[in-house]
Amino acid sequence: MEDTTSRSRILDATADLLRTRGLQGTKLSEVAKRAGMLAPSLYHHFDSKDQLIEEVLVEGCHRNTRYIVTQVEVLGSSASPIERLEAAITAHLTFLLTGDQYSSAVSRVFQDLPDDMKRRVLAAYAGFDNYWRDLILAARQSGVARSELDPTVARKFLINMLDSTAEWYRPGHLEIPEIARQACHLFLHGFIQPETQP
Amino acid sequence: MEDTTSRSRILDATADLLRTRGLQGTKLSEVAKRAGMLAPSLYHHFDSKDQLIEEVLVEGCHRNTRYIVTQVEVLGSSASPIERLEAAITAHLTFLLTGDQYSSAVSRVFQDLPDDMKRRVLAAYAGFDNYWRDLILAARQSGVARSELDPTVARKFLINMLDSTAEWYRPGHLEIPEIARQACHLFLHGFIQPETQP
DNA sequence: GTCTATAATCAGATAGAC
DNA sequence: GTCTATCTGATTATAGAC
Repeated sequence: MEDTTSRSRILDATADLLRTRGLQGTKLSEVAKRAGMLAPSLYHHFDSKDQLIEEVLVEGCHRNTRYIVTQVEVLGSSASPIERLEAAITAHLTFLLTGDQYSSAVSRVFQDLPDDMKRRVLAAYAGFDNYWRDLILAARQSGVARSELDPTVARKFLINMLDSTAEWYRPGHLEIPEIARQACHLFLHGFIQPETQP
Repeated sequence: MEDTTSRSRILDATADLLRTRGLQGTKLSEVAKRAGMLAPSLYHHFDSKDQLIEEVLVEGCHRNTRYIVTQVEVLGSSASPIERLEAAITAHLTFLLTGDQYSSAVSRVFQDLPDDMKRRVLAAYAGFDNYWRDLILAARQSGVARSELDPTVARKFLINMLDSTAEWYRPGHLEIPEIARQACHLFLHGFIQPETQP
């Protein structure tokens, strides 16, 4: 039943270390240890630490986008823009906090990346960012949003608010569905015009 | 007119480097260069890199708290809890984005600190956190807040939302008073009960 | 109080055996 | 594909002259 390759074990270990210890806290010796080998063996699978990390982060962007899109699109064409935003908020929080080490690695280390790598990871991140942009613009164009709010600023506020939960969420305290409910509550009431609230 | 001591120049340089390059990106050689000396001279003023950084971060917590408290308390006793929250949001954003390198260093590097140092900086941060807690509880107890919102979660969402601006704000684009207006708008409408809105 | 010189440490990376 | 042994470079920190 063990079909994990060395390569995938290395990637998994790197994602988890990036998520919990940050960029500089991720040592190749520890990555190797968790993958069941010694540090020089990593170089059979990857050219450098940077290349390994970049692969983890690009994969994290893709997984995160894929999960959110799936959870929103499963609502079908009858869902309102607000219902779609709600689903996206819940999906992002759930995936970030329990689903996947790769996606949480991205929000943890992104701003510490060297410039050229940051640029390439940002290209993978764009799919995620643009999907949120479209969700918010759709809500706005349906007329339910407060007109004074800049949709770009609202998106940045929302995503960073959600990402920050990774810093303070601890299992056993406030549970994820409740955090998601609070986030929807705070953001959507701030975003939606009072007259159009249900 | 130059009354800057070596010590204060070292602290200033460290704060700016922490803010812009993060914890590991802050090299003592660069700190020294900006302070007009070479790296070994730093050890005449500080015992270690960690001790230097800790002093910057503790100072950052204090400055930030002091600025916000001042800007809120200047409103006087006639101000409503919501007006006080509004002033705090604007003050925090302004200080973070233009006022002070020390306070922005804190939000940039806090989560990368070694555990024991994190604990000590957190003690200095508590004054800041508790002041926000009190502002939010006062608003809640005055009856204007939505009762479904957990005040602790709301505080974490708000502070992280505001802190995140340091990652994407660039002078010359959207200006700080406008960002502050958007933040007040989004958070306060999400936080306040519709019936009590002005 | 700052310098030159140097130590000590550590992590990423390479060479080459098996 | 993984190992042992080693190299390289960077960075914190120390010793001691001035």
